[in-house]
Amino acid sequence: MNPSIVSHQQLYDLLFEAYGPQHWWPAKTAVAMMVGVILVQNSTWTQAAKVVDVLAEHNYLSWRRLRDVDEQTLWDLLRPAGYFRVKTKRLKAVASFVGQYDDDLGRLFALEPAMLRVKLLTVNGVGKESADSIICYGAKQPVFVVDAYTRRLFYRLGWVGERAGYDEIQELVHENMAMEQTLLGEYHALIVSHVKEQCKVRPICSGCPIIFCPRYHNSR
DNA sequence: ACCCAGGGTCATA
DNA sequence: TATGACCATGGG
Repeated sequence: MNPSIVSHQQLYDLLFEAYGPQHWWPAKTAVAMMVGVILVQNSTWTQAAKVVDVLAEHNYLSWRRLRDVDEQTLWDLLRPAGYFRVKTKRLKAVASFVGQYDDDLGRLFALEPAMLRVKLLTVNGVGKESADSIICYGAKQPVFVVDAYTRRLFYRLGWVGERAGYDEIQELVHENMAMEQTLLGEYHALIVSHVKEQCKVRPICSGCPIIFCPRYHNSR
């Protein structure tokens, strides 16, 4: 519990002053971004990024090529990111979905955000976090992405309960910040950077209690 | 030899 | 609606 940080905007300002812009999503193209969303699931970004690079080298950052390649070939390329059989199927499901829009992400991203979310959630392997990541960082629409790091930090701040649901946390942010894509996207990126790495190295301000943000689901 | 990582699905109650 | 098993590799 940190009595000195009261609002989302205040937390955002502290994080931004401490770390600066995070330049998310760390992918060169929209296709690489969406492939990365699947690969990073319950894995690390370093492993996911390696696999994205390997896929790029083999020209598999192409929806048509992802649809056409046989699964066992993808297995070997995805192996380092973990869950390689599952993620192979998910990549193919996403490629098949985008195929409904003639592989034109411009068309897909032109959908209204609420409609885009509903459609993305029908794709095997795309849950709320993945859908919102695609909407925010791919389609550049204002949506706040909730993940495990967000939960941890908000819980440590006393802003949400231990068992708070995804939508509850998302609404908390949406109702208390300006609905701007750059702001919401940067906020999430800053939270990830802070909880994952930076909070272990240094506090975000002098005397600021948010130094460590340990996991909690096995504690207490 | 553990524990964990930028989740999601499916079967069950 | 909510819980639990399952998916798999690499790094600490």
